[in-house]
Amino acid sequence: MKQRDKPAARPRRRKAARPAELTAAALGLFVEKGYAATRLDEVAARAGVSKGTLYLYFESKEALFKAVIAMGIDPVMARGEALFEELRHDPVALLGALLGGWWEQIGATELAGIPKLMIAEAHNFPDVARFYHEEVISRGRELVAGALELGIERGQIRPVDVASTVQVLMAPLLMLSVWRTSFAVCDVDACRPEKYLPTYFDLFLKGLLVRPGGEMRDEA
Amino acid sequence: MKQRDKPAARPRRRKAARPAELTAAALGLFVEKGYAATRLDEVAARAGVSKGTLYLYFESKEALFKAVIAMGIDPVMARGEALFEELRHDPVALLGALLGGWWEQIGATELAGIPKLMIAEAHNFPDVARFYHEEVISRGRELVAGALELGIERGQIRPVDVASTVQVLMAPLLMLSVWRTSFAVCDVDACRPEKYLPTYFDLFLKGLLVRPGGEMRDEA
DNA sequence: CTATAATTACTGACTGGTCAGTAAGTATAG
DNA sequence: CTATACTTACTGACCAGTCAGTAATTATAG
Repeated sequence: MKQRDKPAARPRRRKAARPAELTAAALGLFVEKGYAATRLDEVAARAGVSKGTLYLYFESKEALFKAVIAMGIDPVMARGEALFEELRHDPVALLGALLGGWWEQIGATELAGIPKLMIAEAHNFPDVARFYHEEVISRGRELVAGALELGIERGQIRPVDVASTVQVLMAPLLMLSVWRTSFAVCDVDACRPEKYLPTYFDLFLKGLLVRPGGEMRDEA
Repeated sequence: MKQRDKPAARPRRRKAARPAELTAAALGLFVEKGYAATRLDEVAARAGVSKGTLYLYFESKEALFKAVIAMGIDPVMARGEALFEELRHDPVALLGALLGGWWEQIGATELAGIPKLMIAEAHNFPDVARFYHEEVISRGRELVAGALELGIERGQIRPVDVASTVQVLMAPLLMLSVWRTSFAVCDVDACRPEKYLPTYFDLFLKGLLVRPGGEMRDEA
């Protein structure tokens, strides 16, 4: 990467690609070490530039943080809304596709760090938290809630309290993605999506009890 | 040298109580702002002392962090293990008591911040993360796994993959406690345990589907 | 019951290293 | 030559950790 002495023609100027390279590097470090503990020198080094360059594209560390959060939003929502229209005729499949799609598009990718980062920094960046809540969390919940409501209407899904069910449903997915970016090192077993995800779908669709029907403490 | 029998009338000097006051103050600030962004001056101020005093009780910021994590461990585990023996005759009730008890003893208290803190800092303090994983996470999982296995043996619980089921089961509780310490400000609705918890128990015991039995996509 | 010496609990100004942000300089392209 | 993309070297604020000093309490001697 470093060829300063050689007079070889080398197009090292990448104005168009830099912002994405820098936000990607920053996301990785913010998620690993936290915002405050991340040095801008490190971010720049990981993106293959010097710190000064970073300031050509972002006017402050906080602006970089905001760009990191913003970068993982649009692709996701568009996909979710498309899925909704495509599968509204089959609410249970739609629910599975929304949740499974969330995992494939976010949970399993680099973007999985964004929820953890946002959770950790919500208190330090209340305006970003509000933005993220409105643009991502609320919109995502609406999609899942829509699927549940369709399923209830058609008698395929039990009549549950939709708002709280959406949150309970999303929690295991969020938790898995958060877990993989934190305890992964000392908890390898727990980060096996191929085991966790089938259990997750099976569990919330069919429940734990052999003969459901009564209340929680209805067993002898 | 030591003459402490006489109870001093004026507790302006509080040697015995200081460590707990300091770790409590530190927990609050670490959870709110993150470890790196928390100033020891602030911690001291919140505990009503000066920074110098803090160093009389903890030899470094890192030592304070470790003390904060350690302070929320013992009371919890003892209670869980007692519950296990007390209710092993009724596995479903035991499961509910373990999960509900976790919420009452941790999720609903100040200690709820510890999981968030540990998740955020696991990468910066790998040794603390390993300790926490062994002493808290693994032991907690064993309790819940034990309840599941008892229930399966007695035919009250479907034969599920126990290891991954434990993780899926714990996720919504963990997520709720994490959420309350981060997005609480801009997401008041979501932090209503009195709505969330019944939904949670109902969902995982009985499932979503009206007529469970087939695979996830068995609906028309 | 004093007077005073010794000890304990705590304070806050200070230091040295760290890091966000800046500005002057270099290399390359057209 | 001029503009652009980038680097290097610097600055000043900030903060973990220190330490000389203070105030409150206790011990001891007269």
